[in-house]
Formats: sequence, C-alpha cells, structure tokens
Amino acid sequence: MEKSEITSSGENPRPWQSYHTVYTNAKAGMEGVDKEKVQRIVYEMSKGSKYFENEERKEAYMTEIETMRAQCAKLKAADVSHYQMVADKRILELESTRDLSRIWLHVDMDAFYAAVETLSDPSLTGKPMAVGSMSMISTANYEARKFGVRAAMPGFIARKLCPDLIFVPTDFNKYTHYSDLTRKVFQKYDPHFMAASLDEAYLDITSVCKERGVAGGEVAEELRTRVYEETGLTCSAGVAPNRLLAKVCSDINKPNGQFVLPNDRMAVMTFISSLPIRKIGGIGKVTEHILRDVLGINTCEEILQKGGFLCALFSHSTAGLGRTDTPQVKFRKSISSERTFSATNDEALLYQKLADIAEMLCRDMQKEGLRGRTLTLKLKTASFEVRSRAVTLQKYICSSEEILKYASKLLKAELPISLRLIDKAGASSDPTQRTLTNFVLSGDASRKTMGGRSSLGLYCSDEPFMDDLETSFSTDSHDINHYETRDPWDSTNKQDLEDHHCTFSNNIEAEEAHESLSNDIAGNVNTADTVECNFNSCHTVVFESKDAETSLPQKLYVSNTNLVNKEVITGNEAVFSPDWQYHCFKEDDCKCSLCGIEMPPDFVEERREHSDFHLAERLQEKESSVNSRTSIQRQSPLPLNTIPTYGPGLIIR
DNA sequence: GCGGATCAC
DNA sequence: TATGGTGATCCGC
Repeated sequence: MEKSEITSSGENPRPWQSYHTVYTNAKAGMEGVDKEKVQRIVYEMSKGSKYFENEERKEAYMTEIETMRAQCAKLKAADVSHYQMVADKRILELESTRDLSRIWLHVDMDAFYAAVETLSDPSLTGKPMAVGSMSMISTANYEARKFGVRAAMPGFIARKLCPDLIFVPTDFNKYTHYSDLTRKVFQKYDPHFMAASLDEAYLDITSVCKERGVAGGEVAEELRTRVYEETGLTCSAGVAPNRLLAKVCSDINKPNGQFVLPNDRMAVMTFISSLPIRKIGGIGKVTEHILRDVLGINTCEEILQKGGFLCALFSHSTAGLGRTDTPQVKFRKSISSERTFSATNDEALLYQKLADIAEMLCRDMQKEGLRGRTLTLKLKTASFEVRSRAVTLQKYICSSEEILKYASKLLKAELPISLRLIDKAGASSDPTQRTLTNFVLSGDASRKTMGGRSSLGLYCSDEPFMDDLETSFSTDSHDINHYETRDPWDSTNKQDLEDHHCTFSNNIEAEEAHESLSNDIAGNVNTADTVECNFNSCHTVVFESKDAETSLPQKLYVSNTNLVNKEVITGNEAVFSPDWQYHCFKEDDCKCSLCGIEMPPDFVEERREHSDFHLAERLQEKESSVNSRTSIQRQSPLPLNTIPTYGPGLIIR
C-alpha cells in the first residue's frame, strides 16, 4: 500500500506514487534507474488522459483488498492452523513426486529487436534507441533502459524520459530471419526444443550433458557462443531442473550472461526462498499487489509460510492446486486481428473498419487453412473500456464475407447501446479519441478440463504445417511451439509436466492464489461497474453456420432485440449409434484402428474424443464432397484448428 | 458457451 | 497528438 502523505492543506505531495504502472518493475538493465523520477514523469505525462482515467477506474477495484484483509483478520487461530495443515499436506504430496533429474536450458536473446536493428545499422551502437513508435515501444536497448525507457511504454513518454532517444520502426521480417538463425543453433542441442517466442526457447539438454559428460553450464556457454557466431547477437541463459526455474535463472545475469541452478534440492529451496513472487511467470502486477498488500507476501518462502491464509482465503474448492500441467504440444486455439484507430461514432466508418479487419482475419486464416465457428467481437471504447461479444455458429466459416456478415450482426447489436450512450456522452466527448476494433475467431473455445492431456495434441504430431505455424506466428506469441513435435505421451515429457508443477509447490500455490484472487476481483467488477461507457468505438461481428446435411441439432441465434443471440433448439439427438464412439478403438485396445495412434489405457475420455475426431473428419469429408469449396480449403483438406473435431462433434455432448 | 480480467512477449 | 497486437487461460455464470 502506498503511504500517500497528505499535507495540512489537503494536498498529496507525491500523487504519482499512487499511479501504479509496470514501468518501475525491476527489469534487466534498469538497476540504477531513479524509479521515483520515472514514476513521476509517467504520471505527469498520463494525468488527465482517458487512458489514465481508465487505469484509475481499474485500480479502484483494488478496494477489494480491504475486504480480503478484513476476511483475513476474522480468521481464528484454529482456522489458520487447520488450513496450514491442509497446505502443508499438499506440499508434501507434491514433493513426493518431485523430480530434479532433468536439465533445462532457457535461452533469452538480449533486447532482441533492438539488437537486430543495431546489426542492420551499426551507427546506432551505444546510443539510446527504442524499437517502436511514439505510441508504443516494443523493445529498448540497454542504453535507453538507463533512462527508464522500456518495452510496453508509450513512445512519447519515453522521449520525455530520454530526449535523445532514437526511434526505429519494427520490422518483423528482420526479426524472424535472425530468430530462424538462432533456432538452427538450438536444434543442435535439442531437436525438440520449444520456442516460446521469436527470442526465447526452452531446451532439454539432459542427454547432451550426459553424453558429453559435461555440466549444464558448459553447454549453455557453448550454445551462447555459437548463437553469437551465427548471428552476431548476444543472449542470456538459465540452467535449472525445470523450465519455470530455468526461465527465472536466465534473467539473473542478463545481458550476455547465464546462471546455473544445480539439480539439488537444497540449492533449489534456498534459491526459491528469497525469490520475489513477481519473478515467477504468471504472477503479474495485480497478483503481486494482492499477495503483498493482503498477506504481506513478497517471496516464495512467504507463500509457504502463509499457506494457511492462502488456503483459507482463496481455495473455493479443492480443485486447482494440482492443475498446472502444461500441454506438451500446443495447438493454436484461436486466431485474431485487431486495430486501433481514432475514436469515432460514425457508423459507416465503423462498418468499414470492421470490413477491413474481417478481410485481414480472413487472409490470416487462409494462410494457415483454418476455419472457426466462434466469432468474438472485441471493442475498446474511447474511454479505454474493453468489451467483447461472441457468437458460436453451427458451422465453420472462413470467408471474409461470412465473417463480416456475422460480425456486422454483432456490431449492429451493440450500436443501439452505443448510440444511446454516445448521445449522452458523445456530445461532450471529443471525437478525437481512439477506438479499437477487433476480431477473434476461435476454433474450439471449450477445452473442458483436459489440462495437459488434450486429445487435440494427438493431431499435432501429424501436423503437416507445423513449420508454417512457427514462422508466421512467432510474431510474439508466447506460446510454446515445438520445433519438432514431441510425442505427447513420451514419458520424458510427462515427467516434465510433473516436475514443472510439482517441484515448486510454492509457485503453484502462488499461481492458484492468483487465480482465485483475480476471479474475486472480476466478479466484483462485473456487478460494480458497467454503467459508464462512451462507445465511441466499434465492435465486432459474428456469425455462424452449420451442417445442414447431417440433421444435427440446430441452433438459432435470435434475441429479443431481433439480433444475434442464442437459443438452442435441442432437436435431434446424436444421429450416430453410440457404438460409433469407440469405433476406432477395439475393446481394451489403446491403438486407434484408423490412424494408429496409441493412448495410455486410462485415457478413456481421450479415446472417446479421438473417435469423435474421426467422426467429425468423416462428416467434413461428406460436406466437402457436397458443397463447393474455396480453393484454400481444398489446399488444406483438414485444417488444423478445424479439427472440427469437436465441431460438429459437439453434437454428441 | 459468454464475458471480464490477467498475463506474457 | 499520442498508451499495441496476438494468444492463452481462468472463473463465475
């Protein structure tokens, strides 16, 4: 909690202290920065803006912290000790399955975009520089960081902090090129390495270390040297028993350095005990704030100590703690396109923007041969409030016409509201505000509770265009993309799953607490806020479709306002014999008779879904043979995401 | 399935 | 003048 002193005149002498941004959060290369000064300048540059007001509004939710504190205070000693026992028991369970035998390496390129730009233009060397624009900075080099300039900061504020800052526009082609060069090196150490983004990757170097009889640190040194030789770029590395820790470690001696955490329990525990929770992936500004200001938790060790409070306050149900599995093979689950533009309430203009975005989205989908059936319209009002409206269709779509058609409906449904609100606020609101339209088309929003064992992964191994996926999407997805697909059932990987979430029970708990907390907040937000909005912006559109051939249950989208909404006509039950469900798996056989994939014996549900997949596949073939298809679809007979698998397949559920 | 929110890069 | 774009996940409905 900020201690904002109030003077006798009622003025707060340091109002910037209560404006919380991420800009003062510790980041490599910013150790000597005058945080107070940065915070003051950011505040002064932001104060009074719509953005600022929105941030203040969001911050107001934090009053919820008082409620949680009160809850906390009400807890009796007996309650706390009870919950502490629960927590300790869980920790013990996790510890029993802990495995510290593997050696993971996390590589992180140093100020990647900025470094690449400096290679292109050596005259930038030694000068403060940022990649991005006056609106937003992607990356700042280390010279600029000394001034407090950093990624995600608007350029105009950065320039205030560092008047001599040089701006270089982003050029993803360049970054992709260099990223590919680094990946060629990574591949030599782990052919299955996981690319987390253009400039980050995880490598399992256990076998390399064993075969060569060297320690992880040596391999890291060598790899970094080779990366430099191949690209002229420096990187940092972290070596640890699991990925989560390796990632934390790679940040320690950045730039151009590395840190090794030995495969030793004591070393790991010691390391973690003083580790600030914010260093852990998944704990961001909000979670840190809550844990710190409600429970006084700053380090992972304190998470263990306060386990009782955490359980008492945040464990609604028993679910959660053990579910931090990370799927080993990830599929894209959605694809989207969004653009920010000057705020407007001109409907014709908004529809034009929508059409443009539909076009862009369609192009992106075509590139990958994707289709989807849930369309989400996302919008940001002139006051920076974000909203979304979604529709799930009965068929998969991919043409810009269809996307636009349904998106227009969604937008239309919003317009009366916005007009009304615009009428209210619009007259006095300035038309120069910004607006944002966005579009999301997702393939399968329902992931159920599959955790790391989604049967979707099964198809990944046959994925023919994994490569495309890598190159065209590495544009900063933090998604883990396997360079070469791992066998999802490989025992090595399953082991990793376990140690990833078990080794650090502390971390897990932190994450869980975070989840619970953020949800509490979300709930309050929903009921508390809502009224204020300016809708100078635009929205989405959606639409849908479905298989008319199969007489599957039909859905209609009708609302009281005559617009898109949902109403399900339950209609026909599954048109297939239940026997079909296990058609491709003979009794007690774990191997699919159609594609040969094998699954563990206890993966009953997964086998059923796998059968559903083949069923959907069959339906799709049928549909294709009847309907005329676009050339794109012909090129990709079985679009990835399309794995409409559960698409028409949903029928059965 | 929907909508809000958080997080990461 | 001016605060991004893409993707994922979680939770309560």
